[in-house]
Amino acid sequence: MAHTLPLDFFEQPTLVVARALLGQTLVRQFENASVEAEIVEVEAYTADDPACHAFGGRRPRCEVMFGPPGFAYVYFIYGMYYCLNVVTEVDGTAGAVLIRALAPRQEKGHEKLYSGPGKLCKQLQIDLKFNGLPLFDDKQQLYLLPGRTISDEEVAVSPRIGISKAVDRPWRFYLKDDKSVSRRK
DNA sequence: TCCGGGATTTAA
DNA sequence: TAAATCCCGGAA
Repeated sequence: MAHTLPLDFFEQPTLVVARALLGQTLVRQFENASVEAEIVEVEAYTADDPACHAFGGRRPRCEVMFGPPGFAYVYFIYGMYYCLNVVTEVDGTAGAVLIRALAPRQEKGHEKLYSGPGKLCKQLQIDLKFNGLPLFDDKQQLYLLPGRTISDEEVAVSPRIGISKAVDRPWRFYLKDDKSVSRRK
């Protein structure tokens, strides 16, 4: 796990990690191939956030969010999609960043397949098997590597997508004009 | 045990 | 605007 993102990176306030995840590289190792993609759209969810699964305390589904940072929180939604999150904050405090879109480094022209939290999990075959697994270990089939630095000028901020509570919090961060970013609104 | 909603996506 | 589709959590 030498060159993955360090543990310190994840053990910060969720909003800090969310912004810092833009430009980083997500790697998915398959049996005979691997996919590397740049994170281009994220959303922050915190313990005191009514829109967060962990808002109401520990429950089986969101238990991973309360654990140590740097692990994957994967949940199943709408009967057919999975969503990938990166756990943040110190052990014992809930928090996570939803990965909403990726820019594939290899497959040019296939950006649409990574545009949206449900679609990117489908494309990368990410399901509940990954829930609770570390993202700072390059021996795993899913992990994070340092990518490129993103300047504030490249970043756009907006309210989060698809939620019904705390709808006004500007906790969505994405790269302006990136092909993979899920539009809407 | 039952029921409604959900951090989505697609098509009409 | 609505359907697909099912786990989770709160209510009963």
